[in-house]
Amino acid sequence: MHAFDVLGDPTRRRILELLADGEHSAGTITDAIRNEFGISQPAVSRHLAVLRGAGFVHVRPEGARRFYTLDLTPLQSVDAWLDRFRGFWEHHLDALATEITRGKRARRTEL
Amino acid sequence: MHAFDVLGDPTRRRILELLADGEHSAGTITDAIRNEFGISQPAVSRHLAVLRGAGFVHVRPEGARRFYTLDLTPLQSVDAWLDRFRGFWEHHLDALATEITRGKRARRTEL
DNA sequence: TGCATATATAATTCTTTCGTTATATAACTA
DNA sequence: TAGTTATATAACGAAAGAATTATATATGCA
Repeated sequence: MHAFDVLGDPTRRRILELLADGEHSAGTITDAIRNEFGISQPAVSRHLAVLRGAGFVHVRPEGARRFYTLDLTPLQSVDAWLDRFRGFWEHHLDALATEITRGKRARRTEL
Repeated sequence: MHAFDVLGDPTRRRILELLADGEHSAGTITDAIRNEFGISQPAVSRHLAVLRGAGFVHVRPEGARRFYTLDLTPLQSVDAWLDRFRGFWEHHLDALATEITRGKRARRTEL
């Protein structure tokens, strides 16, 4: 499943947001998501499975618990895809940022 | 339809890439996409309708033609959502080095 | 006027995705 | 060992997405 497809689901985006402030157990995530979205434990578990399958998270088992952490790689891929458009809205930045932007664009066109 | 859902489809991502180098008619886009993805004219037209509906593009009619251009707003929303994670891979770098890093990543990342 | 071109919409079908309930698996605990 | 907790998987139904063919709506032109 492509990174953008994974991010298409609001539940999964919310899980990633939760993980942005550090490691959480499946149970903690499940409680939070059940609370906000009103879906079942298996539904949350499937979303976690999708995130695992697409490499968005790592799991660390500890006894019966599974602790989830972010893996930033797919998010960085998404960010990299956006690079080609970012130039269009960075025009209004201050002089230094503009120089940097110009440099970045130049490097990109070296390809 | 949420911006991320729109971007979940590779055909639509490709259309946006095509529009990144400027305005194109529906016909030009259709030819390019048909060529790369082997789908029909109505299929491309529906993708354009989705992009329109989600605000990713603007249309300028000229006679029987429709000329499409990018509207960056939804892409900026996506970029803004990523901001909360970007800190994790830019945290240890100063602004300039970060830009350079992003440029390098863009060059070696295939999406 | 009448046909061709450019593009969009309709109807339909197929596939995928997401949810549900029920159940399996593994690890704690009394 | 038996019961409880933590999490995942199975089976299935409903809804959404994307493709197709056929057709509609303009516009352009001989």
